[in-house]
Amino acid sequence: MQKTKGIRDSVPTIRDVAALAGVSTATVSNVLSGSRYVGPERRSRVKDAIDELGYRPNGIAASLRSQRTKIIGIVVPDIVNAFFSSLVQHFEELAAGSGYQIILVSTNEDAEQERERMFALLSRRVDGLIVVPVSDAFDTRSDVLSEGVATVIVDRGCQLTGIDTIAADNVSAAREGTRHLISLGHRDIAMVVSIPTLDNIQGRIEGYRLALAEAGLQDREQVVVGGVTVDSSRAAVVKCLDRPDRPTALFAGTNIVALGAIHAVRDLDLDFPRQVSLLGFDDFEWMTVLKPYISTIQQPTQEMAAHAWRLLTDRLAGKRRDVSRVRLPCTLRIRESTVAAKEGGS
Amino acid sequence: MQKTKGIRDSVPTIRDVAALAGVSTATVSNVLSGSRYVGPERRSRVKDAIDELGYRPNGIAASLRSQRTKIIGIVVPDIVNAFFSSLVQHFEELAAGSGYQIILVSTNEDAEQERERMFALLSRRVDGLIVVPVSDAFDTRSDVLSEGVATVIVDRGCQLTGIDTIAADNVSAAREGTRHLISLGHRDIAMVVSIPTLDNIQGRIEGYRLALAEAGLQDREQVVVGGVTVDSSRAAVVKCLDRPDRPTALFAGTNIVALGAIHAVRDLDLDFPRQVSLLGFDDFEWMTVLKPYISTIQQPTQEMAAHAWRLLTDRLAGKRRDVSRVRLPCTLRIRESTVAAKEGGS
DNA sequence: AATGTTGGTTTAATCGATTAAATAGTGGCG
DNA sequence: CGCCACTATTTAATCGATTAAACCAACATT
Repeated sequence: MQKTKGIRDSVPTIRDVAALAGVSTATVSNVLSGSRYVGPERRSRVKDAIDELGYRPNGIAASLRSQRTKIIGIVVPDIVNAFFSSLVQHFEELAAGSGYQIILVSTNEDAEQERERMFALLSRRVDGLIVVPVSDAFDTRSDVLSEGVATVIVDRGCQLTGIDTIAADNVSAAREGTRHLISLGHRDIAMVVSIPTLDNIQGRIEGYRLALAEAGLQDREQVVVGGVTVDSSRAAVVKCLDRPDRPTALFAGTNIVALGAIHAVRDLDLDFPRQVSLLGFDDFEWMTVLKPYISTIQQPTQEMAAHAWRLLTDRLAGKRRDVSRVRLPCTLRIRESTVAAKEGGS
Repeated sequence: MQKTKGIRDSVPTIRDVAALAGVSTATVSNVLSGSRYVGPERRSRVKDAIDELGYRPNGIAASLRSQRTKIIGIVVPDIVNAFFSSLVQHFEELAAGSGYQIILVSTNEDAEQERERMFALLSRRVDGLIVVPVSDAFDTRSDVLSEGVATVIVDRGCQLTGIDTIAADNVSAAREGTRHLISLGHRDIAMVVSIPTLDNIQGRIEGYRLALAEAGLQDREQVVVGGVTVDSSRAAVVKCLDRPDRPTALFAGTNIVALGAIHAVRDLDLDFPRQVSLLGFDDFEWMTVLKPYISTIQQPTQEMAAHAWRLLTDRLAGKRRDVSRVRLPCTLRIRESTVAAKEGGS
């Protein structure tokens, strides 16, 4: 069992394998893909030749001919954000499990970058796209539609028509979260959000409003815009809290905003959570080392990813023609950062 | 300026463009790539045709012919770990900036998965690889070498010969960190690590040992193995701390282990940091909301990524033939979790 | 005027697989 | 025995670009 190692003249091709095994390239291809029956004799000759040469099929050539790349493009606004990296992780796993690979692109919440990199993905002829769009405009929508690339939109942009979308049920989740704060006796609850125009954030604001209205608190509504960075959120929350009539509870619409809010509470040296309760969004490993433990709304990232993947692969397999729109329920995790409002607070 | 929209019979090819513009496909290709001069007359006819058809070059075909895919494979053990996702983010940015795309694969610290997915990348004929290997064995080393794929190893596995490597100067960093703890009066310092056989971890242990030896404390050495998860680290640290002669300081070798250590200190209800100081590794946004603020050793992720990228692109451009081995210095960030040891502690 | 040079453009080969269509081989059946 | 049906295998077209080589026209050189 001696192997031919060391420097090779060139990477072996299917012709080399065919020649060595004394068969046609078609037979080699069939052995590899299993798409047609090949007799045991030739099959084993081909396998030996493959081992001997260390042949590895050229996926590029295969893609060109078969018109399938087995690559899915994943587009997220920010890889470092644990919510997105967790999604990406699940997608990577699902992809590997079914012979796909993923090209990852990050848009940095910038529509122009989204456009450019999306075009690059289309040029690469990815079989499908999973996108967390920067905005509801989603510039390249018509392109992916006219080019017939299977696409699923995740987490945001659910007003888009003609494309499968999947997201958390933000309205119900925020409503439940706000109800929780109200049930603790809070009357002045500020909702802190990143970008209020995003579809998912709008849903969260709506849920918050619904819960306030139910309790007859609609005139106590306060929506604070924090922006996409921890620092900008921190500043916005400081400004909101640094008043005598400050809210007794904060509802952070994203994990970044929650970080900013924690900073802000510390900056003002408030007794946390006794003076200000905090309810966050998203749930991650590092959150469990924060004291007090942060109450939060947990999004079902794994289910979202799994569902999105199924939508995508079903469409690739031609199993569906209609457009799906899915909402998944979130879970309220009550921990230590949401406590009863102090008596006579307002 | 009316555009032809709606359902297309099929995606237009370079021949369609050539036919519409009344030129050859070679001319279209030259206009697109700029590799040969094309007269202004034809150039504009081609551009018009491209716009009219909404032509987007087929990257697969281009790759097959030119033998360059403009894709770099990135292999990391765990995308969700902020250290790696931060590296990935930088690579993605660098790639986009020079017309490359990245295929991301996650190995989950499993050598078998690393093998499989790496082969898949080679099949896809990526131009280059950036790898954080699971172990020093790095199974596929001979494959990438014999196949001539430009490869850079990052963060780990620097004993490998024949491949460019870039990592933090773990020995110096850990030495400096340990010195810091010693200078605070600590005599019983435990080093908590994930997997002691990993190259980078070995370096950190070595630095720790060197500093102990310098101070004549070599017989106080305690290396605790925490494993790759927060929970396993937590258990290991609890076991280490739950004794009367417990160490007065912990040096966590990775961010995961640091999380476990914080949990452990809480579990035992110790006065943190007064009874146990903690020095971490890696530095992230969420760390700044932990109280006490965690002292840590910051790795230069951005520089590592930039350097790795340069090594890779230089090799792709054929600018280097020799093998580089780079070590970058880390920064000790002293915050609140490392304080003076209590008098008469030992 | 014959020849050489240069520059713009086209022709056609090529990359390495897949796959439809053609072919050879084998056995069954009237 | 001859014809058909069926199976295993091969032949050759094809995917859509790049690019070396051929080509042609215009102009310079001797």
